[in-house]
Amino acid sequence: MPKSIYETIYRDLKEKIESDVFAYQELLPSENTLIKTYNCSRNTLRRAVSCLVTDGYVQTIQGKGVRNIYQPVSQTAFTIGEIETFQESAARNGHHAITKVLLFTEFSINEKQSLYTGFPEGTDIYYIQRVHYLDAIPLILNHNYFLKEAVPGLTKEIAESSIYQYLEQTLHMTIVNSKRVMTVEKMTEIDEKYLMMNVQDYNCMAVVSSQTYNSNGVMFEYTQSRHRPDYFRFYDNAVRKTVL
Amino acid sequence: MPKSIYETIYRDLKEKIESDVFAYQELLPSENTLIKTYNCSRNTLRRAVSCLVTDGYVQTIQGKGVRNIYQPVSQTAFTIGEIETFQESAARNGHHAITKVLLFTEFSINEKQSLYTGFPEGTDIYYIQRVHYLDAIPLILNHNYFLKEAVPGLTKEIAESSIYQYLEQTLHMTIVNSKRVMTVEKMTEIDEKYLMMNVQDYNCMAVVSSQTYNSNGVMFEYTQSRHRPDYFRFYDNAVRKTVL
DNA sequence: TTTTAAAATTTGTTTAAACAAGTCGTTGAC
DNA sequence: GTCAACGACTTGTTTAAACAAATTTTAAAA
Repeated sequence: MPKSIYETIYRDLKEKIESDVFAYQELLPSENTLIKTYNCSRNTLRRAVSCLVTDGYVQTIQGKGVRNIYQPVSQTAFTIGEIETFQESAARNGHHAITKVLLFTEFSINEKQSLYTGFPEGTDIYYIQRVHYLDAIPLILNHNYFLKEAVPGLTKEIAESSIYQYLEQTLHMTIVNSKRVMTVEKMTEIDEKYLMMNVQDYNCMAVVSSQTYNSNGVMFEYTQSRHRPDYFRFYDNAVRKTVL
Repeated sequence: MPKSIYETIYRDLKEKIESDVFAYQELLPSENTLIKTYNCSRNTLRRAVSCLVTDGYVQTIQGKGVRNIYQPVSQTAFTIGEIETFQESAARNGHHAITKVLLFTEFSINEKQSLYTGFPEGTDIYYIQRVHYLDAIPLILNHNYFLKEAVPGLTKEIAESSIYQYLEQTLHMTIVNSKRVMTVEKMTEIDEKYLMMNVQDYNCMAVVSSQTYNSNGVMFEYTQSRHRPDYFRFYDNAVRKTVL
């Protein structure tokens, strides 16, 4: 349920763009026209449009208008781009997702772990290893580090379904921000074992390391996601800043 | 030279955050305080802050304030994130960059190429193969497809230095938007030959495919960048949208 | 017809104001 | 002492208005 006007307009325009109401490379109606259409102020409309710019859906050209540059992408298997759960992504792409918990334990962060997780030494953590299956194919091996005090009552059963659903719906925690680093790493024995990559002749994994913050500005999760390379896609849209 | 007020404020705050004027996890001065500091309107200040949010530098918390969540990253070798040229990135990370042109030719896009480049069939193109060296180590193998009519007068000599510098400073073209897809692909013979990856035991490459638009909304470039996996890092900051 | 200049239209920036909503400390009632 | 209510302070949303800058259209002049 969109609570704000600009968000409602943003979604409506986005839907129109995706459903080809505006053709690729075509100019959208002008601000003045859209203001009348949505019966809103100029600022509110411009805010909605600027969200579309961030998404890479349109491009504004001063003096000319707003150009539609959206082109649908072929959704081959698992694609990431925004913050979304494995279940959300699977549902969006029309697939069936299953999660298996390999390990559910807890410990305190040591010096070495502190360096790559970003948690201070001595922090109490839930450590979880999980495999995500998409349509019965093991795709992702996840190493989750959850801040214990921020995620009270986490159990193996919850980890089997969806941790984020538990965080948001039961603990009413809002996830806001996620810093991610994408790298390519050598395949490990654990990767091979659980993702059955031995039959393939890849010897690398696509690795996404992320630090996630909740609405209080607390980093409550560090996760390393190790993806089967042949099913991995990472989308991004960058807007160039004027250099100095 | 920043031309707008919000951009000036944005850069000043960013610099202050990077130089530890505000501590990690600390709240920045409130809007009202910063308005007086910069002698600007609330909207202008909020615009500057929202840029910092997009960068993952701060997080706003309604009713509380703006929290600094910036943590410096270890700049190991070549890292990408924004739209910037190889030269810019190298300079930013304090390295010496060299580019070697392997192939400079032109042709028309055929049906197969149209599918992955996004250029319409029959489009006239400059096709360039280049190797980027960082401190004498070959890191990136680039396949550039430039729209011929948008990049008149492109020569092999320009490709040796910096094509983007030519575009921006000579042709006065402004680069605005870049859609990118990150994947992991099998190493090819060309990769091995020019990046000397045979001595390593990786058999994959980090591949970034990008479509770049200029300020007229014209897609003028498709590029496939094939990165040595051991030197590749891709940074991203995602802000979660409220789910429906 | 071509060129030039002005006007209209478009997006970009900035200010001001009002109200909403969330957080926190204080005050008062119990 | 405990709890609730209030007020102060914080960020979030929306509207309105004015001017700037870039592009297109129109009209006039050559």
